[in-house]
Amino acid sequence: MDCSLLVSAPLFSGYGEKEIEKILSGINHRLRRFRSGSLIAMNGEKVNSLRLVISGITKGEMVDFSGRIIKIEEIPAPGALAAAFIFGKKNNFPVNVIAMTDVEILIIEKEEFLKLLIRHERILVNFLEMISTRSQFLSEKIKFLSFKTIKGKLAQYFLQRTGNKSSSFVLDVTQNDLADYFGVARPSIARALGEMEKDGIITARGRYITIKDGEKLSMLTAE
Amino acid sequence: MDCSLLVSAPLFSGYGEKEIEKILSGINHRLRRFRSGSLIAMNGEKVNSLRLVISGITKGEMVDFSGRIIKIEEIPAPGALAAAFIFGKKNNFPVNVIAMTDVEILIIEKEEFLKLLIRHERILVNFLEMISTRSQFLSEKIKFLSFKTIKGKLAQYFLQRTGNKSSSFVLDVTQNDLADYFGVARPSIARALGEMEKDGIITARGRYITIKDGEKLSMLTAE
DNA sequence: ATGTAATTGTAACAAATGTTACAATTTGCC
DNA sequence: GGCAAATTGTAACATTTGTTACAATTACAT
Repeated sequence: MDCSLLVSAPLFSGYGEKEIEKILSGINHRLRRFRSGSLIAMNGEKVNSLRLVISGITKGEMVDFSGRIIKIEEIPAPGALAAAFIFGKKNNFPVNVIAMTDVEILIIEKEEFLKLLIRHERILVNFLEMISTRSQFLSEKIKFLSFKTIKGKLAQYFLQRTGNKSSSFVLDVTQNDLADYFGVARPSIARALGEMEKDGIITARGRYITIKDGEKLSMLTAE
Repeated sequence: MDCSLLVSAPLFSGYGEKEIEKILSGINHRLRRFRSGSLIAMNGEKVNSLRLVISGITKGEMVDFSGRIIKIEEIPAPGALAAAFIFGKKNNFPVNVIAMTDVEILIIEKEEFLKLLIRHERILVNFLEMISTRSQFLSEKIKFLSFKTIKGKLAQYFLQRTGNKSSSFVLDVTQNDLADYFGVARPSIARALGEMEKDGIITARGRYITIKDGEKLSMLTAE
């Protein structure tokens, strides 16, 4: 098996190609190939193995109760599928996983994977970091979703960059990206920015943002 | 040290009191006591150890940019403080942790904790389950926050119980609980229920809910 | 530089939700 | 049973956000 693609996988971070080859030779694993468009895992299916995307791009799709398909997430190589579901209390895929391109998946059964974790401290730490960091990402996202007003979300977003002092910066994302991330409509972002400018809190020239009144901006994060 | 309180800790699930005692004797650890009201950990402080709440109740508080204090979460014994921050990419406490009662905290440094994980497979699996399950909980929460309408959240909530078929059930939470969980105002919950009843989708007599039209209910989860 | 696509600004109107207040009902307790 | 507290139902009105549409501006490729 070709391990050159695995050196960039977070799980094997810190190992060289030869080492990975040796490590894998010590445990059971298998490689499966999926044609573009085919089903890699089905919603509800038991998760009792680690599945690493070696090459290609996968996506998770939810089928809601009315039969509509909603794309949840894209997981390109080198990523792991449903890593939190191997050891979590719920052990079923929460989504359908579909190959968006031709895809190679490395599969290691849970028991074998445990051996790997115990034998190789570095892999253990890598895996702990992967699922912990995911958790942190989700927490962060919830923080933004919890701000009830759009101005509140924007204020939080700006203040995270600058740390409460007046300053200028350039947004590195489009209003559309922000709208998606916050779960709101794009024109609402533009309107909120406009009102914040009218209130003397910021100036916004395209993506160039200047904080004029850090105090007032902070107030918006209240509630 | 008294290990009787640890047998109910998720991390030591499956071990008896004597075993836990023996396990702990093999690694460095320490116990700290905090008076009610005192600061256990400060926002920004490095997280380089596992901290288990042995007895008492702690809370996490965020100080927002305008200086207001927001209570984030209560962690009673037997729970872990900031478990996702030991191995995650960010290694700083995201909140101030305060003792709400007199509290005992068991502290195990990261390196020692790693030894524990490697030596005792059961503890490893327990810890993986803890942080994975937390991740699942956060995902679930995001799902609800992502439904833009309150009726959508309610529909999702109901359908999760019943699985799309007409049926009756009794809510085990108050409207207030639901409102908090969804991040909306309480009267809005009541109004949404009223409108869903008016539309012939459900009947709601207090907490007794009957799904009259599973199709229409499913439709509400769209968008 | 020039044309096309992407992004941003703006407006009018609709829809959803928040806020506040209070009445009706239920629950738990004695 | 009867009381107090908690919960639920409801209404009027304010506020926020969504929706749709289009103009203005910017970014990008050729």
